[in-house]
Amino acid sequence: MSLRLYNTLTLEVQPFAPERDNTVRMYTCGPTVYDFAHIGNFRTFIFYDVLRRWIRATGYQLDHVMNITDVDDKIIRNAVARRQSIGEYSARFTTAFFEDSESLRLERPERVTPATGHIDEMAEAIRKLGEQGYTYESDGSIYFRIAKFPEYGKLSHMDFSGTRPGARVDNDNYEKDDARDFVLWKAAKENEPYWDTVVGRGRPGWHIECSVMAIRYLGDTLDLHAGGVDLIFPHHENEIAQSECLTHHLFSRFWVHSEFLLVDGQKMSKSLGNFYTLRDILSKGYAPETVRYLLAQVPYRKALNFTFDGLKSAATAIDRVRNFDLRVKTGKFEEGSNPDLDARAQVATGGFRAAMDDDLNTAEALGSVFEYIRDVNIAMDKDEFRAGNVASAKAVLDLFDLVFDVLRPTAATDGLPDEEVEAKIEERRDAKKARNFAGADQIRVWLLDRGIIIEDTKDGVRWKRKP
RNA sequence: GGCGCGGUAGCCAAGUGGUAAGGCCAAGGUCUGCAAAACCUUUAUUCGUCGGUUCAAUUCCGACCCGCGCCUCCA
Repeated sequence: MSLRLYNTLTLEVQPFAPERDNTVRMYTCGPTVYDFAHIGNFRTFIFYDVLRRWIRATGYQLDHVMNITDVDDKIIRNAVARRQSIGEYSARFTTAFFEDSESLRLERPERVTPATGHIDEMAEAIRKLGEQGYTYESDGSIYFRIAKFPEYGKLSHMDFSGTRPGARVDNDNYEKDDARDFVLWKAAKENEPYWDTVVGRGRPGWHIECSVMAIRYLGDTLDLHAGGVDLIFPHHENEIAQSECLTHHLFSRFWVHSEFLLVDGQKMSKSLGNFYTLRDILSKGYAPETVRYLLAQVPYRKALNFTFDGLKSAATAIDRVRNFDLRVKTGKFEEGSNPDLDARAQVATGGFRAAMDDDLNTAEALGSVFEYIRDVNIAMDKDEFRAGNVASAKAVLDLFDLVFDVLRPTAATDGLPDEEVEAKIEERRDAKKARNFAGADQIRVWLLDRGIIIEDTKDGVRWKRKP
Protein backbone atom coordinates (compact mmCIF):
# COMPACT_ATOMS: atom_id res chain seq x y z
CA MET A 1 0.00 0.00 0.00
CA SER A 2 1.24 3.44 -0.72
CA LEU A 3 0.39 6.90 0.48
CA ARG A 4 -3.12 8.16 -0.14
CA LEU A 5 -4.34 11.65 0.69
CA TYR A 6 -7.67 13.42 0.71
CA ASN A 7 -7.65 15.98 -2.06
CA THR A 8 -9.91 18.99 -1.55
CA LEU A 9 -10.05 19.47 -5.33
CA THR A 10 -11.77 16.12 -5.87
CA LEU A 11 -13.21 15.57 -2.38
CA GLU A 12 -11.70 12.09 -2.52
CA VAL A 13 -8.86 10.13 -1.03
CA GLN A 14 -6.44 9.54 -3.88
CA PRO A 15 -3.08 7.80 -4.31
CA PHE A 16 -0.35 10.38 -3.94
CA ALA A 17 2.99 10.41 -5.72
CA PRO A 18 5.13 13.18 -7.14
CA GLU A 19 4.64 13.91 -10.83
CA ARG A 20 8.28 14.30 -11.81
CA ASP A 21 11.26 12.23 -10.63
CA ASN A 22 11.18 11.27 -6.97
CA THR A 23 10.80 14.70 -5.43
CA VAL A 24 7.61 16.00 -3.88
CA ARG A 25 7.19 19.70 -4.59
CA MET A 26 5.16 20.99 -1.71
CA TYR A 27 4.03 24.44 -0.69
CA THR A 28 2.44 25.29 2.64
CA CYS A 29 0.97 28.56 3.82
CA GLY A 30 3.09 29.84 6.66
CA PRO A 31 2.40 32.26 9.48
CA THR A 32 1.48 35.91 9.32
CA VAL A 33 3.94 37.27 11.80
CA TYR A 34 1.88 39.96 13.52
CA ASP A 35 1.73 38.21 16.89
CA PHE A 36 2.69 34.97 18.63
CA ALA A 37 1.15 31.97 16.89
CA HIS A 38 -1.47 30.15 18.95
CA ILE A 39 -1.69 26.38 19.29
CA GLY A 40 -4.54 26.31 16.80
CA ASN A 41 -2.09 27.66 14.26
CA PHE A 42 0.38 25.07 15.42
CA ARG A 43 -2.05 22.28 14.84
CA THR A 44 -1.66 23.02 11.16
CA PHE A 45 2.10 23.35 11.39
CA ILE A 46 2.31 20.03 13.21
CA PHE A 47 0.16 18.55 10.45
CA TYR A 48 2.67 19.87 7.88
CA ASP A 49 5.43 18.27 9.90
CA VAL A 50 3.73 14.87 10.11
CA LEU A 51 3.00 15.06 6.39
CA ARG A 52 6.63 15.93 5.65
CA ARG A 53 7.94 13.11 7.77
CA TRP A 54 5.62 10.56 6.26
CA ILE A 55 6.31 11.66 2.69
CA ARG A 56 9.98 11.05 3.37
CA ALA A 57 9.29 7.76 5.15
CA THR A 58 7.46 6.75 2.00
CA GLY A 59 10.74 7.16 0.16
CA TYR A 60 10.37 10.50 -1.58
CA GLN A 61 12.63 13.49 -1.50
CA LEU A 62 11.07 16.77 -0.49
CA ASP A 63 11.28 20.29 -1.77
CA HIS A 64 9.04 22.14 0.63
CA VAL A 65 8.52 25.88 0.50
CA MET A 66 6.77 27.82 3.24
CA ASN A 67 6.13 31.55 3.13
CA ILE A 68 6.29 34.07 5.92
CA THR A 69 3.70 36.78 5.47
CA ASP A 70 5.60 39.75 6.80
CA VAL A 71 3.54 42.51 5.28
CA ASP A 72 -0.21 42.79 5.84
CA ASP A 73 -2.77 45.11 7.37
CA LYS A 74 -2.31 43.91 10.94
CA ILE A 75 1.46 44.10 10.79
CA ILE A 76 1.28 47.60 9.40
CA ARG A 77 -1.27 48.68 11.97
CA ASN A 78 0.75 47.28 14.89
CA ALA A 79 4.08 48.53 13.60
CA VAL A 80 2.71 52.04 13.06
CA ALA A 81 1.26 52.01 16.56
CA ARG A 82 4.71 51.24 17.93
CA ARG A 83 6.51 53.61 15.59
CA GLN A 84 8.54 50.73 14.23
CA SER A 85 9.23 49.68 10.68
CA ILE A 86 7.30 46.59 9.64
CA GLY A 87 10.65 44.80 9.34
CA GLU A 88 11.57 45.53 12.95
CA TYR A 89 8.11 44.65 14.13
CA SER A 90 7.71 41.36 12.28
CA ALA A 91 11.26 40.14 12.95
CA ARG A 92 10.40 39.59 16.58
CA PHE A 93 7.45 37.34 15.80
CA THR A 94 9.26 35.52 13.04
CA THR A 95 11.94 34.62 15.57
CA ALA A 96 9.32 33.60 18.12
CA PHE A 97 7.60 31.42 15.53
CA PHE A 98 10.77 29.48 14.82
CA GLU A 99 11.59 29.17 18.50
CA ASP A 100 8.17 27.65 19.10
CA SER A 101 8.52 25.46 16.02
CA GLU A 102 11.80 24.16 17.30
CA SER A 103 10.44 23.31 20.71
CA LEU A 104 7.60 21.45 18.97
CA ARG A 105 10.25 19.63 16.94
CA LEU A 106 8.92 20.82 13.62
CA GLU A 107 11.28 20.18 10.78
CA ARG A 108 12.22 23.31 8.95
CA PRO A 109 10.99 23.40 5.34
CA GLU A 110 13.70 23.28 2.70
CA ARG A 111 12.95 26.92 1.93
CA VAL A 112 11.32 29.59 4.04
CA THR A 113 10.45 32.60 1.94
CA PRO A 114 9.43 36.00 3.28
CA ALA A 115 6.91 37.97 1.22
CA THR A 116 8.90 41.19 1.45
CA GLY A 117 11.81 39.50 -0.26
CA HIS A 118 9.74 38.94 -3.41
CA ILE A 119 7.88 42.18 -4.01
CA ASP A 120 9.31 42.86 -7.45
CA GLU A 121 8.45 39.38 -8.61
CA MET A 122 4.90 39.84 -7.40
CA ALA A 123 4.65 43.13 -9.26
CA GLU A 124 5.97 41.47 -12.38
CA ALA A 125 3.37 38.70 -12.08
CA ILE A 126 0.63 41.28 -11.68
CA ARG A 127 1.90 43.11 -14.74
CA LYS A 128 1.77 39.92 -16.76
CA LEU A 129 -1.74 39.17 -15.57
CA GLY A 130 -2.67 42.69 -16.66
CA GLU A 131 -1.18 42.11 -20.09
CA GLN A 132 -3.45 39.16 -20.52
CA GLY A 133 -6.49 41.11 -19.47
CA TYR A 134 -7.14 39.50 -16.10
CA THR A 135 -6.92 42.67 -14.07
CA TYR A 136 -8.35 46.13 -13.78
CA GLU A 137 -7.37 49.20 -11.88
CA SER A 138 -9.44 51.24 -9.51
CA ASP A 139 -8.10 54.17 -7.50
CA GLY A 140 -4.56 53.02 -8.15
CA SER A 141 -5.18 49.52 -6.81
CA ILE A 142 -5.23 46.49 -9.07
CA TYR A 143 -7.88 43.79 -8.93
CA PHE A 144 -8.24 40.35 -10.34
CA ARG A 145 -11.38 39.96 -12.42
CA ILE A 146 -12.74 36.53 -11.56
CA ALA A 147 -15.23 36.68 -14.41
CA LYS A 148 -12.24 36.01 -16.64
CA PHE A 149 -11.53 32.70 -14.95
CA PRO A 150 -14.46 30.33 -15.47
CA GLU A 151 -12.99 27.69 -13.20
CA TYR A 152 -13.15 30.01 -10.21
CA GLY A 153 -14.71 28.05 -7.35
CA LYS A 154 -13.38 24.63 -8.29
CA LEU A 155 -11.49 24.18 -5.05
CA SER A 156 -14.15 25.40 -2.64
CA HIS A 157 -16.85 23.80 -4.79
CA MET A 158 -18.87 26.94 -4.77
CA ASP A 159 -20.87 28.13 -7.70
CA PHE A 160 -20.21 31.73 -8.57
CA SER A 161 -22.05 31.79 -11.87
CA GLY A 162 -25.04 33.47 -10.28
CA THR A 163 -23.03 36.14 -8.50
CA ARG A 164 -24.33 39.44 -9.66
CA PRO A 165 -21.86 42.13 -10.40
CA GLY A 166 -22.40 45.34 -8.55
CA ALA A 167 -20.52 48.04 -6.75
CA ARG A 168 -19.69 46.73 -3.31
CA VAL A 169 -17.09 47.90 -0.93
CA ASP A 170 -14.76 45.72 1.12
CA ASN A 171 -13.11 46.46 4.44
CA ASP A 172 -10.44 48.57 2.88
CA ASN A 173 -12.90 50.75 0.99
CA TYR A 174 -11.47 49.84 -2.36
CA GLU A 175 -13.96 49.91 -5.23
CA LYS A 176 -14.46 46.61 -6.99
CA ASP A 177 -16.43 45.73 -10.09
CA ASP A 178 -17.60 42.45 -8.63
CA ALA A 179 -17.94 41.50 -5.00
CA ARG A 180 -15.78 38.43 -5.54
CA ASP A 181 -12.91 40.21 -7.22
CA PHE A 182 -9.87 40.41 -5.04
CA VAL A 183 -7.03 42.84 -4.74
CA LEU A 184 -3.65 42.02 -6.24
CA TRP A 185 -1.97 45.31 -5.50
CA LYS A 186 -2.91 47.98 -3.02
CA ALA A 187 -2.17 51.58 -3.85
CA ALA A 188 0.13 53.30 -1.39
CA LYS A 189 -1.69 55.07 1.40
CA GLU A 190 -0.40 57.66 3.75
CA ASN A 191 1.62 56.35 6.69
CA GLU A 192 1.96 52.93 5.14
CA PRO A 193 5.04 51.25 3.75
CA TYR A 194 5.19 50.98 -0.03
CA TRP A 195 7.37 49.74 -2.85
CA ASP A 196 7.95 51.37 -6.22
CA THR A 197 7.42 48.72 -8.85
CA VAL A 198 6.43 48.12 -12.46
CA VAL A 199 2.80 48.29 -11.41
CA GLY A 200 3.20 51.45 -9.44
CA ARG A 201 3.73 52.49 -5.86
CA GLY A 202 2.06 50.34 -3.27
CA ARG A 203 2.12 46.93 -1.67
CA PRO A 204 0.94 43.45 -2.63
CA GLY A 205 -2.37 41.91 -1.69
CA TRP A 206 -2.18 38.80 0.40
CA HIS A 207 -2.83 36.07 -2.12
CA ILE A 208 -0.25 36.92 -4.75
CA GLU A 209 2.77 36.10 -2.57
CA CYS A 210 1.96 32.41 -2.39
CA SER A 211 1.42 32.07 -6.13
CA VAL A 212 4.61 33.87 -6.99
CA MET A 213 6.88 32.15 -4.49
CA ALA A 214 5.45 28.71 -5.14
CA ILE A 215 5.95 29.00 -8.88
CA ARG A 216 9.34 30.63 -8.54
CA TYR A 217 10.79 27.84 -6.43
CA LEU A 218 8.75 24.79 -7.36
CA GLY A 219 7.62 25.33 -10.94
CA ASP A 220 4.25 25.87 -12.59
CA THR A 221 2.66 22.75 -11.12
CA LEU A 222 3.06 21.73 -7.50
CA ASP A 223 2.54 18.21 -6.31
CA LEU A 224 0.89 19.35 -3.14
CA HIS A 225 -0.33 22.53 -1.51
CA ALA A 226 -1.47 22.54 2.11
CA GLY A 227 -3.08 24.84 4.64
CA GLY A 228 -5.86 25.13 7.18
CA VAL A 229 -9.45 24.61 6.03
CA ASP A 230 -10.20 28.29 6.46
CA LEU A 231 -7.80 29.05 3.64
CA ILE A 232 -9.76 27.06 1.08
CA PHE A 233 -11.84 30.11 0.39
CA PRO A 234 -10.88 32.67 -0.58
CA HIS A 235 -7.12 32.37 -0.23
CA HIS A 236 -6.43 29.14 -2.07
CA GLU A 237 -9.18 29.74 -4.59
CA ASN A 238 -7.53 33.05 -5.40
CA GLU A 239 -4.11 31.48 -5.60
CA ILE A 240 -5.43 29.06 -8.17
CA ALA A 241 -7.00 31.84 -10.22
CA GLN A 242 -3.84 33.95 -10.29
CA SER A 243 -1.47 31.10 -10.87
CA GLU A 244 -3.39 29.31 -13.57
CA CYS A 245 -4.05 32.53 -15.47
CA LEU A 246 -0.36 33.29 -15.20
CA THR A 247 1.06 29.96 -16.32
CA HIS A 248 -1.90 28.27 -18.03
CA HIS A 249 -0.99 25.11 -16.17
CA LEU A 250 -2.65 23.30 -13.28
CA PHE A 251 -1.33 25.05 -10.17
CA SER A 252 -1.36 22.15 -7.72
CA ARG A 253 -2.26 18.50 -8.17
CA PHE A 254 -3.22 17.97 -4.54
CA TRP A 255 -4.76 20.36 -2.03
CA VAL A 256 -4.67 19.11 1.53
CA HIS A 257 -6.31 20.96 4.42
CA SER A 258 -6.20 20.48 8.17
CA GLU A 259 -9.22 20.93 10.39
CA PHE A 260 -9.43 23.36 13.26
CA LEU A 261 -8.41 23.18 16.84
CA LEU A 262 -11.44 24.04 18.94
CA VAL A 263 -11.79 25.39 22.45
CA ASP A 264 -15.11 24.72 24.14
CA GLY A 265 -16.39 23.46 20.83
CA GLN A 266 -15.53 26.64 18.99
CA LYS A 267 -12.75 27.54 16.62
CA MET A 268 -9.69 28.84 18.44
CA SER A 269 -9.02 32.27 17.07
CA LYS A 270 -7.54 35.61 17.88
CA SER A 271 -10.75 37.44 17.14
CA LEU A 272 -12.78 35.27 19.52
CA GLY A 273 -10.08 35.64 22.16
CA ASN A 274 -10.29 31.94 23.08
CA PHE A 275 -6.73 31.04 22.23
CA TYR A 276 -3.59 29.79 23.92
CA THR A 277 -0.11 30.42 22.64
CA LEU A 278 2.46 27.69 23.02
CA ARG A 279 4.11 29.90 25.61
CA ASP A 280 0.89 29.95 27.65
CA ILE A 281 0.87 26.17 27.76
CA LEU A 282 4.56 25.78 28.58
CA SER A 283 4.27 28.29 31.41
CA LYS A 284 1.72 25.97 33.03
CA GLY A 285 4.41 23.32 33.23
CA TYR A 286 3.59 21.16 30.21
CA ALA A 287 6.40 19.89 28.01
CA PRO A 288 6.23 21.00 24.38
CA GLU A 289 6.27 17.42 23.14
CA THR A 290 3.02 16.87 25.06
CA VAL A 291 1.40 19.52 22.90
CA ARG A 292 2.95 17.94 19.84
CA TYR A 293 1.54 14.53 20.74
CA LEU A 294 -1.90 15.85 21.59
CA LEU A 295 -2.22 17.69 18.29
CA ALA A 296 -0.71 14.91 16.21
CA GLN A 297 -2.71 12.00 17.63
CA VAL A 298 -6.04 13.11 16.21
CA PRO A 299 -6.14 12.68 12.41
CA TYR A 300 -5.69 16.03 10.70
CA ARG A 301 -9.10 16.11 9.07
CA LYS A 302 -10.99 15.84 12.31
CA ALA A 303 -11.68 18.88 14.43
CA LEU A 304 -9.86 18.56 17.74
CA ASN A 305 -11.26 20.02 20.92
CA PHE A 306 -8.44 21.31 23.10
CA THR A 307 -8.67 20.70 26.84
CA PHE A 308 -6.16 20.50 29.63
CA ASP A 309 -7.52 17.05 30.46
CA GLY A 310 -6.55 16.06 26.95
CA LEU A 311 -3.10 17.48 27.52
CA LYS A 312 -2.67 15.50 30.74
CA SER A 313 -3.87 12.37 28.99
CA ALA A 314 -1.30 12.97 26.26
CA ALA A 315 1.47 13.34 28.82
CA THR A 316 0.55 10.01 30.41
CA ALA A 317 0.38 8.26 27.06
CA ILE A 318 3.87 9.54 26.17
CA ASP A 319 5.06 8.21 29.52
CA ARG A 320 3.77 4.78 28.69
CA VAL A 321 5.79 4.67 25.49
CA ARG A 322 8.86 6.09 27.22
CA ASN A 323 8.65 3.51 29.99
CA PHE A 324 8.55 0.81 27.39
CA ASP A 325 11.45 2.40 25.53
CA LEU A 326 13.47 2.49 28.74
CA ARG A 327 12.62 -1.12 29.47
CA VAL A 328 13.77 -2.21 26.01
CA LYS A 329 16.98 -0.23 26.20
CA THR A 330 18.01 -0.98 29.78
CA GLY A 331 16.58 -4.43 30.36
CA LYS A 332 18.85 -7.46 30.75
CA PHE A 333 17.50 -10.19 28.53
CA GLU A 334 18.63 -13.74 27.95
CA GLU A 335 20.59 -14.47 24.83
CA GLY A 336 18.81 -15.78 21.79
CA SER A 337 15.76 -14.56 19.98
CA ASN A 338 12.06 -15.27 20.10
CA PRO A 339 10.77 -15.43 16.51
CA ASP A 340 7.18 -14.80 17.60
CA LEU A 341 8.15 -11.43 19.00
CA ASP A 342 9.99 -10.37 15.86
CA ALA A 343 6.90 -11.37 13.91
CA ARG A 344 4.81 -9.36 16.36
CA ALA A 345 6.99 -6.33 15.65
CA GLN A 346 6.43 -6.83 11.94
CA VAL A 347 2.69 -6.72 12.52
CA ALA A 348 3.09 -3.50 14.47
CA THR A 349 5.21 -1.71 11.89
CA GLY A 350 3.00 -3.00 9.10
CA GLY A 351 -0.10 -1.72 10.86
CA PHE A 352 1.55 1.60 11.55
CA ARG A 353 2.57 2.07 7.94
CA ALA A 354 -0.81 1.06 6.57
CA ALA A 355 -2.54 3.51 8.90
CA MET A 356 -0.22 6.39 7.99
CA ASP A 357 -0.53 5.59 4.30
CA ASP A 358 -4.28 5.85 4.69
CA ASP A 359 -4.48 9.64 4.69
CA LEU A 360 -2.22 9.95 7.74
CA ASN A 361 -4.45 8.09 10.17
CA THR A 362 -2.32 8.82 13.22
CA ALA A 363 -4.94 7.53 15.67
CA GLU A 364 -4.92 4.10 14.10
CA ALA A 365 -1.13 4.11 13.77
CA LEU A 366 -0.89 4.73 17.51
CA GLY A 367 -3.25 1.86 18.22
CA SER A 368 -0.89 -0.43 16.40
CA VAL A 369 2.03 0.72 18.56
CA PHE A 370 0.19 0.48 21.85
CA GLU A 371 -1.07 -3.02 21.15
CA TYR A 372 2.49 -4.04 20.43
CA ILE A 373 3.74 -2.44 23.61
CA ARG A 374 1.20 -4.32 25.70
CA ASP A 375 2.05 -7.65 24.08
CA VAL A 376 5.78 -7.18 24.53
CA ASN A 377 5.40 -6.03 28.13
CA ILE A 378 3.55 -9.27 28.76
CA ALA A 379 6.33 -11.23 27.07
CA MET A 380 8.92 -9.44 29.17
CA ASP A 381 6.98 -10.14 32.36
CA LYS A 382 7.02 -13.81 31.42
CA ASP A 383 10.73 -13.72 30.52
CA GLU A 384 9.95 -14.65 26.94
CA PHE A 385 11.68 -11.61 25.48
CA ARG A 386 15.27 -12.22 24.35
CA ALA A 387 18.25 -10.00 23.66
CA GLY A 388 17.79 -10.80 19.99
CA ASN A 389 14.35 -9.17 20.03
CA VAL A 390 15.67 -5.79 21.09
CA ALA A 391 16.38 -4.81 17.51
CA SER A 392 12.84 -5.36 16.29
CA ALA A 393 11.41 -3.58 19.34
CA LYS A 394 13.67 -0.62 18.60
CA ALA A 395 12.48 -0.67 15.01
CA VAL A 396 8.88 -0.23 16.16
CA LEU A 397 9.85 2.58 18.50
CA ASP A 398 11.95 4.24 15.81
CA LEU A 399 9.08 4.18 13.37
CA PHE A 400 6.77 5.62 16.02
CA ASP A 401 9.24 8.35 16.85
CA LEU A 402 9.97 9.11 13.22
CA VAL A 403 6.45 10.54 13.05
CA PHE A 404 5.61 11.52 16.61
CA ASP A 405 9.06 12.49 17.87
CA VAL A 406 8.19 12.59 21.56
CA LEU A 407 10.49 9.99 23.12
CA ARG A 408 13.30 12.40 23.91
CA PRO A 409 12.28 14.55 26.87
CA THR A 410 12.86 18.25 26.49
CA ALA A 411 15.98 18.87 28.54
CA ALA A 412 15.37 20.48 31.87
CA THR A 413 17.58 23.51 32.27
CA ASP A 414 18.25 22.99 35.96
CA GLY A 415 18.47 19.24 36.40
CA LEU A 416 20.67 17.32 38.79
CA PRO A 417 23.78 16.03 36.96
CA ASP A 418 23.75 12.32 36.09
CA GLU A 419 26.77 11.60 38.30
CA GLU A 420 25.03 12.97 41.37
CA VAL A 421 21.95 10.91 40.61
CA GLU A 422 24.08 7.78 40.26
CA ALA A 423 25.86 8.54 43.51
CA LYS A 424 22.58 8.89 45.36
CA ILE A 425 21.30 5.66 43.87
CA GLU A 426 24.46 3.95 45.08
CA GLU A 427 23.90 5.38 48.54
CA ARG A 428 20.33 4.11 48.53
CA ARG A 429 21.43 0.68 47.37
CA ASP A 430 23.73 0.41 50.40
CA ALA A 431 20.93 1.50 52.70
CA LYS A 432 18.65 -1.16 51.22
CA LYS A 433 21.33 -3.80 51.61
CA ALA A 434 21.55 -2.89 55.29
CA ARG A 435 17.74 -3.16 55.38
CA ASN A 436 17.60 0.49 56.30
CA PHE A 437 14.38 1.04 54.32
CA ALA A 438 13.57 4.33 55.99
CA GLY A 439 16.90 5.71 54.85
CA ALA A 440 16.42 4.31 51.37
CA ASP A 441 12.96 5.87 51.08
CA GLN A 442 14.35 9.19 52.23
CA ILE A 443 16.82 9.18 49.38
CA ARG A 444 14.12 8.25 46.92
CA VAL A 445 11.96 11.15 48.07
CA TRP A 446 14.96 13.46 47.98
CA LEU A 447 15.57 12.52 44.35
CA LEU A 448 11.88 12.75 43.49
CA ASP A 449 11.86 16.30 44.80
CA ARG A 450 14.56 17.01 42.24
CA GLY A 451 12.59 15.41 39.43
CA ILE A 452 14.27 12.00 39.47
CA ILE A 453 12.10 8.92 39.50
CA ILE A 454 13.57 5.67 40.83
CA GLU A 455 12.28 2.27 39.86
CA ASP A 456 13.54 -0.98 41.39
CA THR A 457 13.48 -3.82 38.88
CA LYS A 458 14.76 -7.34 39.14
CA ASP A 459 17.67 -6.25 36.95
CA GLY A 460 18.61 -3.41 39.26
CA VAL A 461 17.67 0.22 39.64
CA ARG A 462 16.31 2.18 36.72
CA TRP A 463 15.84 5.92 36.85
CA LYS A 464 14.42 8.65 34.69
CA ARG A 465 13.71 12.31 34.83
CA LYS A 466 10.20 13.47 35.51
CA PRO A 467 8.77 14.92 32.29
C1' G B 1 -29.74 29.87 2.24
C1' G B 2 -25.20 27.48 -0.49
C1' C B 3 -20.84 24.39 0.31
C1' G B 4 -18.05 21.16 3.67
C1' C B 5 -17.13 18.30 8.25
C1' G B 6 -18.86 15.65 12.37
C1' G B 7 -22.31 13.06 16.21
C1' U B 8 -19.06 5.64 18.74
C1' A B 9 -18.17 4.06 26.60
C1' G B 10 -16.75 9.37 32.04
C1' C B 11 -13.09 12.01 28.38
C1' C B 12 -10.17 11.52 23.56
C1' A B 13 -10.65 8.26 19.45
C1' A B 14 -10.10 4.04 15.28
C1' G B 15 -13.06 1.07 12.51
C1' U B 16 -15.68 -2.73 9.28
C1' G B 17 -21.91 -5.34 5.78
C1' G B 18 -21.43 -10.43 10.02
C1' U B 19 -22.03 -8.69 15.41
C1' A B 20 -17.29 -2.63 18.66
C1' A B 21 -8.92 -1.04 18.02
C1' G B 22 -6.18 2.05 21.08
C1' G B 23 -5.07 6.06 24.80
C1' C B 24 -6.62 8.61 29.41
C1' C B 25 -9.53 8.29 33.87
C1' A B 26 -12.02 5.01 37.79
C1' A B 27 -12.51 0.43 40.94
C1' G B 28 -10.45 -4.25 42.45
C1' G B 29 -6.27 -7.61 42.05
C1' U B 30 -1.00 -9.78 40.92
C1' C B 31 4.09 -8.38 41.70
C1' U B 32 7.10 -5.30 45.39
C1' G B 33 10.25 -4.21 52.09
C1' C B 34 7.21 0.02 50.43
C1' A B 35 6.75 2.33 45.89
C1' A B 36 7.20 2.81 40.66
C1' A B 37 6.78 0.22 36.21
C1' A B 38 4.22 -3.86 34.15
C1' C B 39 0.23 -7.20 33.87
C1' C B 40 -4.93 -9.09 34.96
C1' U B 41 -10.25 -8.17 35.83
C1' U B 42 -14.48 -4.77 35.64
C1' U B 43 -16.37 -0.27 32.47
C1' A B 44 -20.73 0.63 24.98
C1' U B 45 -26.09 -6.22 23.98
C1' U B 46 -24.21 -0.90 21.59
C1' C B 47 -22.24 3.09 17.69
C1' G B 48 -27.53 10.91 17.33
C1' U B 49 -33.13 9.65 15.98
C1' C B 50 -36.63 7.25 12.80
C1' G B 51 -37.52 4.44 8.55
C1' G B 52 -35.66 1.34 4.23
C1' U B 53 -32.41 -2.41 1.58
C1' U B 54 -30.26 -7.19 3.37
C1' C B 55 -30.04 -13.71 5.96
C1' A B 56 -27.23 -9.80 8.62
C1' A B 57 -26.01 -2.46 9.36
C1' U B 58 -22.57 1.19 13.73
C1' U B 59 -20.88 0.30 8.70
C1' C B 60 -25.32 1.08 2.42
C1' C B 61 -29.86 4.37 1.16
C1' G B 62 -33.56 8.15 2.74
C1' A B 63 -35.60 11.58 6.14
C1' C B 64 -34.97 14.17 10.52
C1' C B 65 -32.42 16.21 15.03
C1' C B 66 -27.93 18.31 17.07
C1' G B 67 -22.87 20.46 16.87
C1' C B 68 -18.90 22.84 14.08
C1' G B 69 -16.60 25.38 10.00
C1' C B 70 -16.39 28.31 5.31
C1' C B 71 -19.30 31.78 2.37
C1' U B 72 -15.53 38.74 5.50
C1' C B 73 -9.32 38.97 7.99
C1' C B 74 -8.14 33.96 9.84
C1' A B 75 -4.12 27.70 10.48
